[in-house]
Amino acid sequence: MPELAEVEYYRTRWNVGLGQPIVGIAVHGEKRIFRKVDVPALVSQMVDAVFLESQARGKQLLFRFSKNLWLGLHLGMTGKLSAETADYAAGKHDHLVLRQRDRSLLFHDPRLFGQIRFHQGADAPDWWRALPPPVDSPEFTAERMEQFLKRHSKLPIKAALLLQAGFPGIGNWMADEILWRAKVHPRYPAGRLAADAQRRLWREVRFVARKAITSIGQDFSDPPRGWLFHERWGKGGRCPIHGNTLERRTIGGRTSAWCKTCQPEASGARLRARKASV
DNA sequence: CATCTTGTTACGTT
DNA sequence: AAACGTAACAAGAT
Repeated sequence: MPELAEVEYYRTRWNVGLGQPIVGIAVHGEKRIFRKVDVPALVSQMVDAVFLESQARGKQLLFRFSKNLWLGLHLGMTGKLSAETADYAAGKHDHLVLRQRDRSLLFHDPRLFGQIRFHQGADAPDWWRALPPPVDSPEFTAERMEQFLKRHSKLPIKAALLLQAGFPGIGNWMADEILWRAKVHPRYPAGRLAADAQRRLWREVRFVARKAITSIGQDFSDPPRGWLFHERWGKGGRCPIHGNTLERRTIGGRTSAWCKTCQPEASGARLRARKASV
């Protein structure tokens, strides 16, 4: 599931354990989600570490512990975090279990596209500090977005929105939502957007991200009625404005859904200069 | 049984 | 060198 709002929601699932030490740990350390981790070091060091803080940035999560320990998590497609009972029996897909006196903090991921990182140091790890500015931050300016799109000018705008270096936290459904609201066709070349289309895109990136965080991110409730979100899952979804069946095609390697009327092929184009009258 | 999936990355090509 | 498209990863749902 996780795009930035779902990631934010899962981040808070572990909050109940803040301020408490880890008393034990269980891992499926041979799985690919541990490929960047020194597993024995993680297992031995984490014991007695106190869980101090959590942060989310786009789809990335960082958990800080005492003893200068940090745990980075990426949820992939199917990762989830939860807090379970202290004696919870870890199942096949529960790859990381942090035991505290009163609960177990769980990382569950059946499809194994997720990733765990382990870092020791006074400061947050380099990969974390190198992350691009969040789309809802003041640093995510229209100019910055324009520069990014220019660097990927031939890429379909849908594919560009999925690049985490430019739009951290945006995933497939959010990208479709943004394009539908901005009235831009998903296949339009990223670097050819007219100024007004680009302005709408920038605004909708921020709007969709913020709204998703206040609905899904808080309590996993659905985004407001009238969003494309509610129509894009099954076949036969309809445009909330026009009621016509949504178009569906693979763009940028993922299924895209859009409204032919809201987002015609030429949407995004610079308005043709009026021909001088004869 | 075949096909689909809300993510990323390695790899080959342009 | 950088940008781009595609296959691959793995497992569950339809």
